[in-house]
Amino acid sequence: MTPRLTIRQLYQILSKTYRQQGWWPVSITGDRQTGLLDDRGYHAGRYDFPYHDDQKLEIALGAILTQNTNWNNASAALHSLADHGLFSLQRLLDAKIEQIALAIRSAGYYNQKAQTVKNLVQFLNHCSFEKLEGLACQSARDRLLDIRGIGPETADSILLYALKQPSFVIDAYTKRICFGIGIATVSVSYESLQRLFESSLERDLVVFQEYHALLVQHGKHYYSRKPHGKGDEILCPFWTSGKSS
DNA sequence: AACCAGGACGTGA
DNA sequence: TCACGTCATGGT
Repeated sequence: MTPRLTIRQLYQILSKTYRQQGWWPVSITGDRQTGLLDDRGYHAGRYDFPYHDDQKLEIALGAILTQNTNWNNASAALHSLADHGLFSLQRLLDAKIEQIALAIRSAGYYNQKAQTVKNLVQFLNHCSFEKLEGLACQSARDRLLDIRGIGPETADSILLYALKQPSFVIDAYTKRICFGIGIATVSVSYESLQRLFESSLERDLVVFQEYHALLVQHGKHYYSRKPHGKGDEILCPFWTSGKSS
């Protein structure tokens, strides 16, 4: 049960193994002409890129749409929203749930997610991004968690990537990887694993953003729910499967 | 052709 | 608190 790596060591290895991730992608409202975003909306190191409200909204919508869903399907739903002329706070406020559901069909769980999107925009209508950014990180988090359909991971994703507040995002890959290297149990709670990461790292926005994205990147390769491991031991020097040595 | 994906919520122990 | 069922499309 002795950990093979610390949280800090894992970050060092991941950032050496993979290229800079540049999350969160902003591909609909992204301003590609500036050259700060690539063709899929990922920024190349511009962590301080000042987002407009519609870009923050895109990130928040993406965070909802990708819940338990691969990014391809979520991204298609974002484009579909734009194609249906629903890609703005006001249009989403005016739209019926059924219209939204139809537009985001490709993301799956479209009825639930349409309701969550509605809840989000109604919240944003009386509590703007600007107000939200004026709050302390923990208060803003609580406000987001009050929105039905937005749980801890979605709230933290919005905080970290749209509002640029250092709140560490925990996801299924993060849990599996931490279990794999022996620093957490399989059933570790969201909050406790988050506390572990946040207490092991400097509270740094860039580190938090990159680390989570790197964990997802690494998880996609080696920590799929059904272990399928592409036996590449150079890219993955700290193999998975919690078998004790 | 099953299985999986960048979760959240309601319910009943 | 926790274990489990439900929600659903599209790629492999």
